[in-house]
Amino acid sequence: MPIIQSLDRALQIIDLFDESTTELKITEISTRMQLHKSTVHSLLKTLQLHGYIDQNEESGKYKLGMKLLEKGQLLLQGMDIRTIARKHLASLSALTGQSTHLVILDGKEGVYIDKVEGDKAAIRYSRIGRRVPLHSSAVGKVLAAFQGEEALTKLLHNYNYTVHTAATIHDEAAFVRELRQARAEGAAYDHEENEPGVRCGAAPIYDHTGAVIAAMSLSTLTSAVDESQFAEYVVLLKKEAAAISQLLGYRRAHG
Amino acid sequence: MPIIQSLDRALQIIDLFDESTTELKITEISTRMQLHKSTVHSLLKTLQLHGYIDQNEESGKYKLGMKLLEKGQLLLQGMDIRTIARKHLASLSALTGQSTHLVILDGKEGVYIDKVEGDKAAIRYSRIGRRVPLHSSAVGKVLAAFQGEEALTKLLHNYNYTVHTAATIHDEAAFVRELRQARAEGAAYDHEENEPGVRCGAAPIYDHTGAVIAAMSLSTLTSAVDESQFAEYVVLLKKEAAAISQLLGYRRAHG
DNA sequence: GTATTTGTTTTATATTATAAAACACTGTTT
DNA sequence: AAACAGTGTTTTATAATATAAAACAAATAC
Repeated sequence: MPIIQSLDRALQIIDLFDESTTELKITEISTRMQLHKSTVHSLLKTLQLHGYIDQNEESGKYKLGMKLLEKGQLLLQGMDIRTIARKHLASLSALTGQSTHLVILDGKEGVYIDKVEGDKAAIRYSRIGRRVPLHSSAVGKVLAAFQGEEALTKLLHNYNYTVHTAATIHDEAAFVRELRQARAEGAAYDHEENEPGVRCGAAPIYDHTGAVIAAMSLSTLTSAVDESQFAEYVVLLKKEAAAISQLLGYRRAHG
Repeated sequence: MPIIQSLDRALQIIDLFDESTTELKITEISTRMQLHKSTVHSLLKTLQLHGYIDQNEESGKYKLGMKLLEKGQLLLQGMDIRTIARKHLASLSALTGQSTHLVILDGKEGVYIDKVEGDKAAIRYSRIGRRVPLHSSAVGKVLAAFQGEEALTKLLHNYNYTVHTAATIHDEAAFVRELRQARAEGAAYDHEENEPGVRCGAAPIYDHTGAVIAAMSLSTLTSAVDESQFAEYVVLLKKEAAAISQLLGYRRAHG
């Protein structure tokens, strides 16, 4: 596959701007790219022509242009959570070797809408489309925990606490306590509450309005992953979930 | 200024993808660009390498990549409304020849935070930083109209309806009626209510949470712009305001 | 079963990107 | 005040590189 050098370099230059505020001098770009500044200049001017780069009129410094924002928003419109989340599920699975899942709320249950299997994962059955109880799964707890009060009240009304394992939470008081914990921590867990030998962690995914629209989870065999490693995995999980939320337009500040 | 042909072409290719055309065949790209498909192929592969283009594994069709979304969201974080709105104010002024303004709410008044003068505009005094009453300006009406009920009640409590011209609305009943109208239409007007001879239109700007955070306006001399032309200007105004909202992450659907 | 799609790879040519050097300008240091 | 060290920009020769023709593989259509 033939790579176009000039285009490749131009896109590398864009990557140098790692924050929205970063402004770069042409000389700094040329040294960091190991290119002569006249070369960089031509590339920048072409990028600028299309709006991918802007120039600060006074200082002459260069920064990212609005075209990226426009195209990004355009892209966001026609996409669903699954498309956006996919690569993050994949990278979390690659990092941990465990299976990851994407789950949304439907009625009083969760529904698996995507999954990526890890190569170390022993459990291999397709979960996509399958339903999962809220009270006995990490994803379910997350989805329930971040509903509004009214919606949660409705959910809990006549809720059926089916027991799956010895550890399954089977009363409202304990479930509500679990949800409070999930909200506080920004994550929920399932310690062999749904299936014997299986431990999961889940984190919320927020959309641009600040609502939790999905949960992302990581499943492990309790026997295969020890406490400290599981804790590390959860850190990664939360990081990936946050990345997805950010892509969906979520920003922490909400009034 | 030397333009890099390959880069320029690559960016043109990205522009081929818009709301209606999300996926394109390589042959279609080559015909529309009037380039040989091998050339297009090289460009696409380089773009793909950086994540600006994705390929549908099955169909082989190409589409925009997630990198645009990432960069776009990155850009959005560190920016304020003014930066984002600037070019839209400018283009509206260019199209109409009239002056445009960007106004935010501060207490019980509006504050001009940006403006672009039109070349046909006769009124030439800087309004940036200046304050404007809510009841006698188009922007003020918009800002008031799209507040929540509580906030609006607070605003109206002990509000001082200063009279500026013969047309100035000076009682709460009439003002509330005006606000209802503004909400219904998605725009508000000022028919010489603030200054004799000056007529303005204003439209709301929404942020990603669905809240109205600013108003954009267009000012005309009643004597210079007739009814039908003014109506056309308002259409453009609403379009530009909507574009800014979209850049801020606003999408119509809100529950 | 042939023909026409699709996307991809290869290869020769000359167009085009490249980088050196000169330029214009600003601000700083002597 | 004058030389200097910074900017970003323009010009120019060279040769490296993008280009497009043609051949390829593989799927779909007729």
